[in-house]
Amino acid sequence: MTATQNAPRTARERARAELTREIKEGARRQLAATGADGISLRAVARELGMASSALYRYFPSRDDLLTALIIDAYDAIGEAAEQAIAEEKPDESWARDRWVAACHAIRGWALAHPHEYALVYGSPVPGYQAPQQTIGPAARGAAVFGKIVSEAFRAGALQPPGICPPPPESFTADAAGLRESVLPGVPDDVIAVALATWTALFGMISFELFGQFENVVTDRAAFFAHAMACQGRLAGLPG
Amino acid sequence: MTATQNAPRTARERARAELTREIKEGARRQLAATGADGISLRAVARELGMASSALYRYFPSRDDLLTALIIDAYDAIGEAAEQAIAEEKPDESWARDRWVAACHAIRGWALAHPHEYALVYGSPVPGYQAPQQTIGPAARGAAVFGKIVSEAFRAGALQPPGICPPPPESFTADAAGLRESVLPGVPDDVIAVALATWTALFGMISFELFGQFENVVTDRAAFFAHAMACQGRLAGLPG
DNA sequence: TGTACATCAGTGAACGCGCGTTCACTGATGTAC
DNA sequence: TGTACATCAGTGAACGCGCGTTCACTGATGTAC
Repeated sequence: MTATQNAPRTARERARAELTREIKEGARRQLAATGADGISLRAVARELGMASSALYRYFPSRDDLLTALIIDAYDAIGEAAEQAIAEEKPDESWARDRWVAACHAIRGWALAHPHEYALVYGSPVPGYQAPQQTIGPAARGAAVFGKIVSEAFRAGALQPPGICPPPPESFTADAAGLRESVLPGVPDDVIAVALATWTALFGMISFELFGQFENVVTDRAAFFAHAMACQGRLAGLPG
Repeated sequence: MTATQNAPRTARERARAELTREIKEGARRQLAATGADGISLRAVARELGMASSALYRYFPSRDDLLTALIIDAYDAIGEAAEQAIAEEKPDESWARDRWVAACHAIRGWALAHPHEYALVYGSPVPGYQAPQQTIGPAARGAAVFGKIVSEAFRAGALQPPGICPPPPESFTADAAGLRESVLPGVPDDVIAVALATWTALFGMISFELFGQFENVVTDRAAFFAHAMACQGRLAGLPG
């Protein structure tokens, strides 16, 4: 058990890690060019100058390669959000600033990687069943948002406008689950609104990315900022 | 120019209209089974018991068939929303009821036709460029929402909670466009929030349909109702 | 340090499949006189 | 009402393409003694 436990040691292991990365990069290029359905092992192999059968030494099937891309995408989104809130310093508009920063970080990543975004937040890939592995990374971004809300709540800084009706009774158990995983100490009604706000964030990004703002919204960054400010207020984030 | 102007008259015309419909139905079944990329002219032809080349008498290419499906889907969503608000009668919670009814109608249609919903509001089909024809039907649902908001505004019934910052200056021209097409007489700030609310509706439906509420929300209908009530209040809809 | 063996990476041919689209054709339906 | 011609629907074979996956193989890398 040394510090380099997970680092590849032998030449073989190093080459394997590098090729695994290159295969995923090739697949991501395919994804960007032709969408998830267009990702072809043969094309990736061609790009890498190797036999298509060689890829089976790295990914047992096309679906496993897709799974790897999905996990990477979730991870990248989560990391972007984490970095965005790490930069902010506590002051009176702390919570709102963090929320806005996280929103812009996620939108920025999505605009830079539209097909990878679509892979995780767009229509499910037909015939592909997301395995359990993808659940953890999927929660990483949500954890950032949960941190913003729960820390604001614990600091007594949350100012919900009180325009929402109470959440349905059937939400109680779900709220308990969310409280345990990403929103520690936060009451049900705040959790319900927070989840709606979180959902609205991706609704906005998807609308923009999937073309629904075509001929409707010109300055999408500014409109996004405005809409997210509204949603943040709805969730009670001060600032 | 008789009343039956658009109705098929000759046997040939009637057969053509019927087969066109059957081809689209077959394609919709394909869509439901394997997603947009899985729609294959050959498979549709097989299902209909005809030669694949025969379909070219009805649709000049696979993309034109896709376009027809997209137009039908937009139309169906718009019609569902229109019917939902037609049933409501004016009273003190008129606007809120209409909004909630329209939301549920659209969600209901989406749940019943998930792949058709994904075709229009999910990730764009790679390599497919939506032609101009799809713009009109796309606005049909938005027109319903616009009607709800603008009629409420003109009746002086809109009660915005005043928690949103003013919309960005760059939104002025977009607001003017929306005012002319779907939100007559409504001021910029109301339009901005209304558009964000409209976007949140589809964000919620997409999250549910695309699996983001898996292991998170159990009673999705109830949560949806709650979230849409919040969003309606944010837009100032009374009730 | 050297040798013998085991493990692994990568090859190239093959299997079986489905796809969109074109084209020359046959036969049915519609129309003008 | 009947005939001659034009229009259209549908056929089936073909073109050229790409795909995921398997398999027996060669040669390189790693390891135990």
